[in-house]
Amino acid sequence: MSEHHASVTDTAVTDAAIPAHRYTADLAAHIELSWQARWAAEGTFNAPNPTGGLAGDGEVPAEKFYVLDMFPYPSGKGLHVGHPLGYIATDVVGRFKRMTGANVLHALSYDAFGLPAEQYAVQTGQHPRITTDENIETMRRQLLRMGLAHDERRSFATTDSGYVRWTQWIFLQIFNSWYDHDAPRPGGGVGAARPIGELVARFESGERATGNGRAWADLTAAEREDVLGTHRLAYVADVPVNWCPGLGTVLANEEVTADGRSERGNFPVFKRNLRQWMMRITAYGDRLVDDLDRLDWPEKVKTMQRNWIGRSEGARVTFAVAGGDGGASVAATGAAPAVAEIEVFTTRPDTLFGATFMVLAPEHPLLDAGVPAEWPEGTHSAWTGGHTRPADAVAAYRAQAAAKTDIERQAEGREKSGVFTGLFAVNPVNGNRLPVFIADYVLVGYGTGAIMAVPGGDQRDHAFATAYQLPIVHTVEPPSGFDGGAYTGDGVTINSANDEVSLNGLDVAEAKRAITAWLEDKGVGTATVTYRLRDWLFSRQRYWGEPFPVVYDDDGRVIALPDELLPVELPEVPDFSPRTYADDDADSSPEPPLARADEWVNVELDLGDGPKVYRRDTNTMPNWAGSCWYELRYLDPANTAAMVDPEIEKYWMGPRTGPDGTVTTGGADLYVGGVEHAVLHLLYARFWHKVLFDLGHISSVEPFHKLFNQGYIQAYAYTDARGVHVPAEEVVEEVGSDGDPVWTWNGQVVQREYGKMGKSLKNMVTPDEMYSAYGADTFRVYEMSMGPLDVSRPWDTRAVVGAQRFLQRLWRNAVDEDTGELTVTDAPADEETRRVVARTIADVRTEMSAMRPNTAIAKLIVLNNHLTSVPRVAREAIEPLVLMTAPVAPHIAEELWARLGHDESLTYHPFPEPDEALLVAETVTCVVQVQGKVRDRLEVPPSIGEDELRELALAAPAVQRALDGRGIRKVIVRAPKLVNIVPA
RNA sequence: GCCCCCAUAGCCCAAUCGGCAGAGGCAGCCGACUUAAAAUCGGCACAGUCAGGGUUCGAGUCCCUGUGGGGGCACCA
Repeated sequence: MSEHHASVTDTAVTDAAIPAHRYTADLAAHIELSWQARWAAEGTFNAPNPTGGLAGDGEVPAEKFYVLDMFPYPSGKGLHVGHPLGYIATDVVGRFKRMTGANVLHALSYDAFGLPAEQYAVQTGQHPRITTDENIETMRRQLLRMGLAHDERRSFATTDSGYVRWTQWIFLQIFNSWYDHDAPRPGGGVGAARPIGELVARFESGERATGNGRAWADLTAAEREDVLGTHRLAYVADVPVNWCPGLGTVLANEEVTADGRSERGNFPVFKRNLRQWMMRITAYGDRLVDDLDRLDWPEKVKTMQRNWIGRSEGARVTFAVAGGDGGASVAATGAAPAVAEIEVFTTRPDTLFGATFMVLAPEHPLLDAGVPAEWPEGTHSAWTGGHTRPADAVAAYRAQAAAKTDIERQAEGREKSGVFTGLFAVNPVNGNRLPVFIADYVLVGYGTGAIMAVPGGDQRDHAFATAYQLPIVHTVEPPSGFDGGAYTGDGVTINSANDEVSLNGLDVAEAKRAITAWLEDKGVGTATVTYRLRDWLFSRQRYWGEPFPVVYDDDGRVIALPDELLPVELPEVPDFSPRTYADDDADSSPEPPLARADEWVNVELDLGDGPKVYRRDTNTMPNWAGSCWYELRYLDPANTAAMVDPEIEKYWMGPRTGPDGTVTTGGADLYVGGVEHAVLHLLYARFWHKVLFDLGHISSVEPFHKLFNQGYIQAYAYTDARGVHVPAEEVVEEVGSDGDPVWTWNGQVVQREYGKMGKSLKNMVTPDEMYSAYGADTFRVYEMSMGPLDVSRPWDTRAVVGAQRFLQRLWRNAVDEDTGELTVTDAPADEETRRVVARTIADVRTEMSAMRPNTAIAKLIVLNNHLTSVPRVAREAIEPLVLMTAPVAPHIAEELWARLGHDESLTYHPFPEPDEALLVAETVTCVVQVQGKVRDRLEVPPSIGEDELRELALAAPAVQRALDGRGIRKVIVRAPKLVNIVPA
């Protein structure tokens, strides 16, 4: 029907008709490239440090602003227009801050270890370093073209050996530390990481017991290291880990989805006991929660971190185990249970009187000691699982639970299963004998792996009690109309008293306090805190990561390498892949690629005992390692003597005292990135930062003071009748006969869907396409004007022209399109223009300060449009406009600024200040309402008094008409803008 | 299942302490320029704020209930 490809000749004609000096994509490109060259040549965005190699000529400005983007991974897939959104936003903020006088630190580096490059290497045999370097180069070029004001001297990659060296150094700092819960902390508080030597000294002196019953002096070196390993903040341990055969590596808990699969690749994950590196992040659980209160972060992210750490306060309570019933002998082996007590953790000690049974996790060690030989008299048939002896029932249930993966345990939903162990525990508050069950709804890794079950107050316990016909006692009075089941809400405590203590009549909080005090007094319980957070699994069976800077001695003892042997570089290997297995091969074991580099693994060193052959660690650090401290390296990227000079860290990130006397945590002033890093990266980086703080290397308590999550740019995609994606840019939108939009591609109707932008959906738009069609400034203005930074929204290439028109109009307000001559006059602007300028300056300052570039741009457009209507644009009007446009569209602003006769870059020119006198309007429109409805408007002076305004309003004819003779009950006056008259 | 966020014009989005629903952009329509079209320029129109209830002199804004969309957590004792 219509011709789609008739535009080639049209374009030629169009080109010929365009004035020679119009702000087109070609002119924009010319301007942009020349300014980028000049910025680079002059080092315009180099931010001086207070000292060291990057120091400037004089004193550093007192006001500083450290703006930070989340570390990009240099993907080989190429950027689409969604990727730079955050980078443009930080650039705009940074440029604005420079113009308000701050020393702005802004740079970009690359998180370059990781799987994509390694997987590419596995497929092609090309070394991941080559792939990585190429990708970085491509990405750097694409981003530079956007005109980002980065200090290029501060750019690095985590794979640089100069960076790896300090990553390994920090690892050793953590390895060589322990958490002393009694150590005073700089800046207040108790509990800090301390050098492991202080702990060794306490063991040596006998001040502290080794924990294994033997004196320090009697231990071998390997035994000593075993003891220290239980205290080190980085340690090797046999731990149940998430083994992913499909990836050939273990994963951190955080990298496993709720349904037990790998977050990346979606392979099944199995629990296995393996010897791995761990980070004792749990030692920092409290501080990681508490310090959130001092951070300027989105509440949502704080909540996610709080949930992840999962601090719950409650009590540990000890229950005595009563053994079998009626003289039944204990255990098939005849041995008495090694553990004659069960310790539980509960957040609801107030419900102790409602405990009617106990549940142990299937893996609970008490069961290893044996169970009664026979079922006690009166054992309910449903409790036995059909077995004739408790030992059989327990063994069968344990085997069944062990065979299940996490997926399967959860796939069975809420169906509670378990068996009786034949054991009874004694409730310390009332002496009741409670049958002890094992059930897989109790997890071995949380709390003590054992619970007291209160079916009256816990839904899970209630479900179990119902299934196994166990008694249910309510200890909190449920509200009237309660439909049975477990009542978990607040209320008055009932059924809870013994000879010494009564909780009856107390509310839940009071009851908790009362019973905890009683338990502590009797020595059967203590108030305690537990965390959902586990220690962080820190080794991966991968090639492309930082090697561990340690070696192992013959006796298996781990030895930290001395500083001068850092960095430990990766060896060349013939094959980059770990051994992978069938997805579901749970019995397989990790075999990292480094294990095959024999010459590297077995290394002769003199570590003080003469030359000896040691064995290197064949694991590598996880991808998170490099991103745990990069914010510190930007400050002092070339330092070879320290990871960062303390004086430099103090200047850029140190705590500041606010006007109200509160001291901040310090950290980067603004950190922008996606919310997907809310838990993992942000928690790990905070942990490392705090360790470094404790050890005195840095002055800031937190790495990121203000966090901002930008939204995502998404896009429409279209599928044809077969469900195949068609090129989105070729889809035509029309309004159908029913008024709803209809989308067609090559004449056939297609369906629209909304989501990510990407090659596979055929809806990808790249920055390069935007540069060539519109120029970088237009692209930047469009991205910033689409909406608030924290909201996700659809990309619409057709709408980009609006941003281009704004810049074209700005250009035309200063430059003649035909001659290229400056058209600006030095004569004063008219009164109205001066008022619009002043108003715009005030508004733009407000919007920019609040990180709302979208509304700031709207104000700039208003001023710009106003200037198109005046006969001759005045310098005093266009100059502020150009300066204010500079943060979002820096190239065109620089060009116009230069054409206006300025030699210096406007980068450090002060942002315009409004003339306060012009901000006061001569008259204000006062709205006169009758019963909330607008009936009239009055032009009044802004200074008008309430009484005068009331009289004026009441006298207004429209008001009299609306009142229609009714009396007046009340008049609300909000001078000078509003009067509301309430009739009787 | 529990918790959090969002919903304003055909579309993207503004609206300060509760005070005239509209700043800006896209698309649309009319006009100017043009042989014509595109581009450009000038102008115009368009919703009563997801639904229902409440508080108030006055609600997009505060409260409650529901609908739709997005996100987090999910046997965590």
